[in-house]
Amino acid sequence: MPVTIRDVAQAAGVSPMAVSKVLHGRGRNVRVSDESAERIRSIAEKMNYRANDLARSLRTQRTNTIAIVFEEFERLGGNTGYFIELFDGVISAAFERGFSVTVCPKMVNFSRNGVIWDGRFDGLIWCKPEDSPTTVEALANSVIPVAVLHAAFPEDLPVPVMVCDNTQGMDLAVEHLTALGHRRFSFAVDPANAHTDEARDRLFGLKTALQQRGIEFDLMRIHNWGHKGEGFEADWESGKIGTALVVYGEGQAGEILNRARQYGVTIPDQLSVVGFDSTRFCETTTPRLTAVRQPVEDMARLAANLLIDRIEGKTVDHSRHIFPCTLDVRMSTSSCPEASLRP
Amino acid sequence: MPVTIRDVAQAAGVSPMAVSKVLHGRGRNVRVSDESAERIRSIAEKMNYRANDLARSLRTQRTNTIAIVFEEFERLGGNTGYFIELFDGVISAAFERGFSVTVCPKMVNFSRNGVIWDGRFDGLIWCKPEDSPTTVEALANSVIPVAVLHAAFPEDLPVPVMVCDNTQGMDLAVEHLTALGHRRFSFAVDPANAHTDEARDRLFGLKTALQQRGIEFDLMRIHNWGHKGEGFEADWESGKIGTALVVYGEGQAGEILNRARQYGVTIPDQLSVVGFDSTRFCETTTPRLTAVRQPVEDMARLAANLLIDRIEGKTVDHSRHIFPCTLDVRMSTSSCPEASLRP
DNA sequence: TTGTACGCGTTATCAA
DNA sequence: TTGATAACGCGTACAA
Repeated sequence: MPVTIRDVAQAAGVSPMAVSKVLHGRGRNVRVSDESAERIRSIAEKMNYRANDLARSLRTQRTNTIAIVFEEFERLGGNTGYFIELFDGVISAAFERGFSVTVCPKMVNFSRNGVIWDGRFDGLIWCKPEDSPTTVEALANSVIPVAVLHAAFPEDLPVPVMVCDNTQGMDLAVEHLTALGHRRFSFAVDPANAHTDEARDRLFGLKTALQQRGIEFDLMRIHNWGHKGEGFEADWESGKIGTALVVYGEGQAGEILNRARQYGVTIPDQLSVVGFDSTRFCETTTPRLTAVRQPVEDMARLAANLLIDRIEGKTVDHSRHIFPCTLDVRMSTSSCPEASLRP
Repeated sequence: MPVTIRDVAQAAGVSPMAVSKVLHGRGRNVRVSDESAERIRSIAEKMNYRANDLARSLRTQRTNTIAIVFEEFERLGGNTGYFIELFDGVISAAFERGFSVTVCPKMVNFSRNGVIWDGRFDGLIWCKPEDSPTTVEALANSVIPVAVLHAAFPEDLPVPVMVCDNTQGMDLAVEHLTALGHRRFSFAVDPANAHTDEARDRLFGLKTALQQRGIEFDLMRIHNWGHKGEGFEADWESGKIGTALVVYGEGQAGEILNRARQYGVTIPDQLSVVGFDSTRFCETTTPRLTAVRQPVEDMARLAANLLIDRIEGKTVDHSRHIFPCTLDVRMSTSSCPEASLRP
């Protein structure tokens, strides 16, 4: 049914290569006369010829398509804006450079010896890979270029890695809160993230930032609550929670805001809350959530650009790109209620 | 570099077809003994063989990938949540059925005689096509199945079409506003959308809803403002704007909220505003925007499912699916300031 | 300019 | 039953 290059060639009385040359500019040393070229073009148009990209890609080994692998996504809108920013960054870079972007469900796995490869993608962006020997080996043996977003683990990976500066981001949060008079800090994380390197980094950043300001951090104030904040009430009742609460992620932070309100705790009057990952989601919480912002879109754009550089053989980058965070101050933080009592 | 099916065949001392049969179950009347099968499997594993999907797709004419075409998108996050919901709907349906989803930049055009087709997609979802003879012809002549989202124009298209019920949606808005005491209604639309069928439908819906309630609609109150609300001040000053303003889209509505505030007009006390397309964006405006919601995600999911049904040869659907709207009441609407004055 | 082979998995046909 | 061989899908590299 579809018209092939051979159909056009036959109709024009020339070879397939002549058509390929005229229509697609292929064939280094193929010459076609102007008259033939015109005839070919006209006939191709008349026959409504479209090149089959599959056949071309099979031959050239280039698809001009990159994949995004993100194990956590089923829904983009879900409850945070993280993936949106990520996707915006990737497609803006990819489109500019003539690449399409595929989101596919099966790429979440990788073969025992490397990243899965099936010919459909020139490269892939792997978001938040888990820290395991398998991951490291998969990256090392990948047959296609890979760029990684948010691999907090420290191994030297043979790929470009974009991460944000969790320590510096936490310092911003602490600076903001101490300026508001807070001295007793809590840190909350949910089970799914409690043992990630990112959580470790953020907790470490919190401790360091406090230490640098001469403030002690009480280990009792690490709260392993559920993703929906389960456990908040008990800790609040027992007085374990400080006046400032830093939460690992924006999703959990939002849930904690709700839970606190339902329990009669007024935010920010009684408790200041800072989340991590400031996206549009933080605009939708009550009160709106003060949060540390990672430049996710920039990170994603760089990831895509480095990946495509590699695909096009321009540069090979295996470095770790560290992005500074910023702080979006919203309505969930205010002066420490105890500050006025302090001498 | 990549290992092919022939490499495995040679290493196992069998034919490529034997490998294809064992590894992929192809070849109707090919039989392979258990011992050979085991050897093939083991060798393939050892050689880290991966099938090339391009070659397979070229042969089978199936890619298990669908495309999304959306002329307006460069940024998903942009200023509204529309595309997010759309994408969530599509990927949830597609993934469930083993399809990948590609967002590509070049599909915004179509050939003179049909939807562009390059072999990479089994079908495509076309969002908000413009109403033109070319569009209709392209759909009629498409070589791959197409499903359309939001083709407000009334032609009988040879594809499944998902639309929302603009008339009923507008009725919800009017019901809400009249219950609040409003009697003088304005309608705003920006130049980019002023001449679309959707704008026509919504304006018609507004007029009808008012008429049914015995309220007159003054044609002077159709406001062709800029996308950023340019023109609002002049019309406000001249008293042309009613007490209730219905806006074609959420983006323009958000801009109008800002502009009104800057001009000293208090929303909703002095003016109630209702937008169309209620997404998370409406949660981020000041005040939060009351808006008519289209079930975009449901529409997208159905579009994907109907498309895949068609691809798989299950059913052929050419009907127009009309989805009812709902109204999300937020903070941009309140009692009519004139209502108390009325006898 | 043209012919031939190639990229790689699969279909269809044929042989033991 | 067990399998091999040839041809195909379609655009392109390279030699002639």
